[in-house]
Amino acid sequence: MIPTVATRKPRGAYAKTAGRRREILEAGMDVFATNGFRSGSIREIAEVVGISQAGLLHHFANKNELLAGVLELRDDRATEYVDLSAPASIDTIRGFVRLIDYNAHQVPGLVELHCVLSAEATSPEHPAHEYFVRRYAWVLSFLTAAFQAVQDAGQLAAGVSPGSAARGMIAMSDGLQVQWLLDRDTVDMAQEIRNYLRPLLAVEL
Amino acid sequence: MIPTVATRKPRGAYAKTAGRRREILEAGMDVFATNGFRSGSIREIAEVVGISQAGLLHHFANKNELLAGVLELRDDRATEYVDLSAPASIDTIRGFVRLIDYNAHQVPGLVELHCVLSAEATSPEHPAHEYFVRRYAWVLSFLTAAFQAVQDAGQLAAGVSPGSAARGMIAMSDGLQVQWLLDRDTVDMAQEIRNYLRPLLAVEL
DNA sequence: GTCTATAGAGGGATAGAC
DNA sequence: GTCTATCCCTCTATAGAC
Repeated sequence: MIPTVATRKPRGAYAKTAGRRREILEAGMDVFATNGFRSGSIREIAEVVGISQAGLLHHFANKNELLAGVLELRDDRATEYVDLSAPASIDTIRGFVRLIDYNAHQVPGLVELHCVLSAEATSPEHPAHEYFVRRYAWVLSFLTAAFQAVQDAGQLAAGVSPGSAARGMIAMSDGLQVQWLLDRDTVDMAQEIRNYLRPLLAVEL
Repeated sequence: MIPTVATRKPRGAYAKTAGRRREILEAGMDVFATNGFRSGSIREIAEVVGISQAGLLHHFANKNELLAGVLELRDDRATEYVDLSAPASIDTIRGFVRLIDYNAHQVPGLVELHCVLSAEATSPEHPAHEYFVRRYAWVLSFLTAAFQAVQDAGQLAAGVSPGSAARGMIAMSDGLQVQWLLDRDTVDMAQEIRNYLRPLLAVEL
């Protein structure tokens, strides 16, 4: 979701390599989602892909670089689904709710990955710490702008601050992920988010 | 917070051992809070306590048992602060908010521990998985009863379901922990929780 | 109760053959 | 691009001395 300065290699000349890289990143997402970054091993990722551990390290210099690749891929995925260039409005918030629903039903591994990595990356020494600090700041400002627009349109409930509504919506999303991962049949993340938003908005979602 | 069936050893006869166990559990809380259970090592915990790793394993048969002890200690801590026998009411919710504030300012390590462990324990194979499933179910029913009492007293906003309010409050608490751990100076967890509750309640907190 | 020593598994990274 | 082999590290757990 954060615009990153990706140093992409030319696609045409290294088609096979690009495909392998992609396979490795997909496997990395799965393994890190289940075991976290620190406990997830590149050996296991290599096994999923079907190559040796040394073979994997031909594509990524080390484990940290692989993590960076996984986070970048994750951002690409989210960006495909959300229109970042559209003006901030109630539709931004609607899009966010749709994204949550989409993630839960179509790419649950992404939810797992975010939940586990964001938690372990709260430690300042974690290689993804800075990434998550920047990412949360960015999403917060993105959503705050949306709630600000809603307020400007006279559709935000009295006494609600756009910044607090944005922070609350992010917290609600993250927190619901834990409960959903613990009990996927009972928890409906998108519905709970709508329940959160209803008292804050003067319009229906 | 969950009432557990603790098998305590008699205190008088093994005073020194009980003290050591306690030291180990405190150190374990810190190390698991920073590195998680899977990456946190009993070696490091032993180092913090100032004994050898084999010395530590005299007090806990293995790493899983140490984790169980840490979780039990954590529950004891929380239970000291919340009155579980009081009838469910708006005061239950007030107590919960106070607990959040207390944790953030007095025992930040506990917040870290919960955040990291609950995330990695979403994996069904994690040794604390069942613990967290039970714990969340318990807290949910506890808080739902409180919101139900609030509704019975005519103090819950129209259209709000007690169960959804309870689940939302838990999610909000968990999610705010991530943001707070990433940026402790900017985020005020208790205040944001109050912001969440304000539109749901007909009374002031 | 605590130690040293060690077994045995698994981790990341590198060297060098093909 | 991928492999095998290897180095060196860290980890949990156990055995046995004190």
